[in-house]
Amino acid sequence: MLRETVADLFAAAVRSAQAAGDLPAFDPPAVEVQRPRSAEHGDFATNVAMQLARPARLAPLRIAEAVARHVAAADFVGAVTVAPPGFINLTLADAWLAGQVDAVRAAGAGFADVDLGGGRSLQVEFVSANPTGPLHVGGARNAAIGDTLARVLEACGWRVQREYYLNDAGSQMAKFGASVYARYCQALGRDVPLPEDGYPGAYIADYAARIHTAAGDRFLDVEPDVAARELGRQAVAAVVDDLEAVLGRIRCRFDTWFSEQSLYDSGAFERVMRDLRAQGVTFERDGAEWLATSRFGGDRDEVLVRSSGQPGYYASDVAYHHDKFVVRGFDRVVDVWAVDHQNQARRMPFLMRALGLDPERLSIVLYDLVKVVEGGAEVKMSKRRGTFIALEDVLEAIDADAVRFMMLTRSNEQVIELDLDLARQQSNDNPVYYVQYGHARICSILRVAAERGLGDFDGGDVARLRHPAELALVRQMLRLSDVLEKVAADLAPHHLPHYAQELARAFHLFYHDCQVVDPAEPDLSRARLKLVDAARIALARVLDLMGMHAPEQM
RNA sequence: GCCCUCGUAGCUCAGAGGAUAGAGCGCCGGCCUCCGGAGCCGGGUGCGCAGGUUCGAGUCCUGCCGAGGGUACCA
Repeated sequence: MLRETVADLFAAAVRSAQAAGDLPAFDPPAVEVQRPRSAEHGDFATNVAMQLARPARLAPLRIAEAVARHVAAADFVGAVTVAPPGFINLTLADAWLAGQVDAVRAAGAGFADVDLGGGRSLQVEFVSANPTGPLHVGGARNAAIGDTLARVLEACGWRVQREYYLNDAGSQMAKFGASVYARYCQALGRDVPLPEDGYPGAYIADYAARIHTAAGDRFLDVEPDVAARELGRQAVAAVVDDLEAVLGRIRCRFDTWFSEQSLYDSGAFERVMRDLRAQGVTFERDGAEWLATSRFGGDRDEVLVRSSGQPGYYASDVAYHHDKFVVRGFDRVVDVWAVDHQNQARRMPFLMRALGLDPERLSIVLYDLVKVVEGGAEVKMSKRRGTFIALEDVLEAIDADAVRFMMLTRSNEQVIELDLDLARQQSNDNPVYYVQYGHARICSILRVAAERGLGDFDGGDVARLRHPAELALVRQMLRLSDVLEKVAADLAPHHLPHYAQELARAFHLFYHDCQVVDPAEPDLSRARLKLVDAARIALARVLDLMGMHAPEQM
C-alpha cells in the first residue's frame, strides 16, 4: 500500500522532471520500489534512474538527482537522497511514523488488511488426504499452508471458503472397505484374510472395533461385497470425525467436506461428460474414452473413462473442478497439493481450457514432503504400507503452535526434515515462543501500567515518540501489509513467520532501550503505552494469521 | 532416459535482478537497585562447480555434479 504510494510519488517525480526540462522526454518505465536491506538507505529505494540511463542518455547519478529534486512534498516523506550508482532513497518522516501508532490502534483487528480481492469468492481446497486412516505429519504441512493462505487471503479482501475433498470413490476406497471388513470379521472370530493389497495398518482394526461397538455383528450375515462397501462407508465417517478433531487441534476448520462419490451419485459427472462430448473434445481409443487435452496444450491426451467402464482419476478432477467453477461459481480456486502430484498439477491448465475456463483462475500450490527421522533413521510414510507418523502422535510431544510454526517457516519448495527426537528435545526453542513472548510481555506491561495509575493512555501524544527504537518498531508494524500482499501474490506463507520474528525482535529491542511505564514521566509513558498497544495489535494479528495463539501470559 | 524442485554459516533455514548476503539453533564472552532474562549486546570471509545475459546475478539462461520427487486406462 505505502509501497505503491511511494512508487506513484517517484513516477510523478520523473514526469515532473521531464516537464521541467531536467530530463529528456521519453516513455518512462514502471517505477520499481524496493525495501533497502540496510537502514542507512532509508525505508524505500528505487532504481528508476539506472533504468532510465539508456533512454535518457545520461549518467544514472545525474538522473537520480534530477528526479529527487522533483519528488513532491508529502506528510510521510522525511528525506529523499541519492546514492551511487544511482539509487534514490526515501526515508519516512519521524512525525508521520509516530502518527501511525494511532492509525494502527484505530484499525484494531483489521490492521494491515489490504483489499486485493474486492469481495470476490475464492476457495482454498487443502489437506484432502485420503480418508483411509489418520492424518500423518505431511498432512499437517498441507493444513498449515492451506489454512494460513485462507486467513491471509481473507485479510486481502477475498471471500474465502475452505474445503476438504474426500476421495471416497474408486479402487482405494474398495480396498479400504475390504480391509475394514476383514478386521471386523477377524475380531468376531471369522477367518477372513486381509485382501492382498489391503491396508495393513493397525488402526484399521480400531475402526472395525468402533463399528462393531456401534452396530454389533449384523454385518456377518450380509453378503461380503455389500458388507465391505457399507463398512467402508462407516469407517470413512469415523475417519472424517478423527480428521476433523486432529485438524481442530492445529486450528484448521473446513466449511465443507466435499465427497468425490457425490459427483457420480448426483449425475454431475455424467453431465460434464455430455458437455465435453457435445463439444467434441472427447474420443474413443482402445475401448477407453479420452479427453483431447493435447488440443489444449498438453503433450498427451488423458483417459476419462477406462476400458473397464470405470472413470479414471482424471475424470474426478474434471468433474470436481467443473463443480467448483461452473456449478458453484468461485472466482478463484487455490488447491494445495503435495509435490508428488506435480504431474497432475501440470495438467490442470489443459483441463481448465477444455472446460472453457481461464486457467489463471486456478492456482495449484505445490509443497514438498515432510521427511521424518526417528532414532536416526528415516520413517518412510505410507498408509498403504501402514507405516507413518500420525500428526496426533507428534502433537503429544510438540505444541500445536510450534508444529504450525515449523511447517510454515520453510518455503513450499523445501523438503522439511523433522527429526522427532530433536524436535521433542528442542520444542521449547521454537521461535514461535519468541513471538508469543513479545505479546505476553506487552500484556504484562499493560497490566503494570494499570496498577500504577496509567491504565488510561488514550490521551497520550504520539508526537513524543522519537526514539530510534520506537520508530523502528513502528516501521516493522507497517511492513505487515506488504508481507500479506507478498504471501497472497506468491501463495507463499513462509514469509509470515519470518516477519513475525522481525516484528517481535523490534519490540524486544524497544523494550530493552525504552522504559515504558514510568510514573515520573506520565506523558512519555502514555505515548509509549500507545505504541506498545499498537505492537500488541500487530503481533496478535500476525499470530492469528498463522493460526497461532497470542497468549497474555506464558 | 525425460520432466520438476532443491543445493546459502557447524546444523535448520530466509533472501522482491541492486548497495556491506541475514536469522534461529549450537559454541564463547558480557548485560538488570528498573515495566516478564522465554529478553538484550558482542564474537563468522558461507551462496555446489563452470560458463553466459546484465550497468549490476545467491536471484535469470546453459552445461555439469549432488539430493529429493514425478514420469500408468493407480489415486
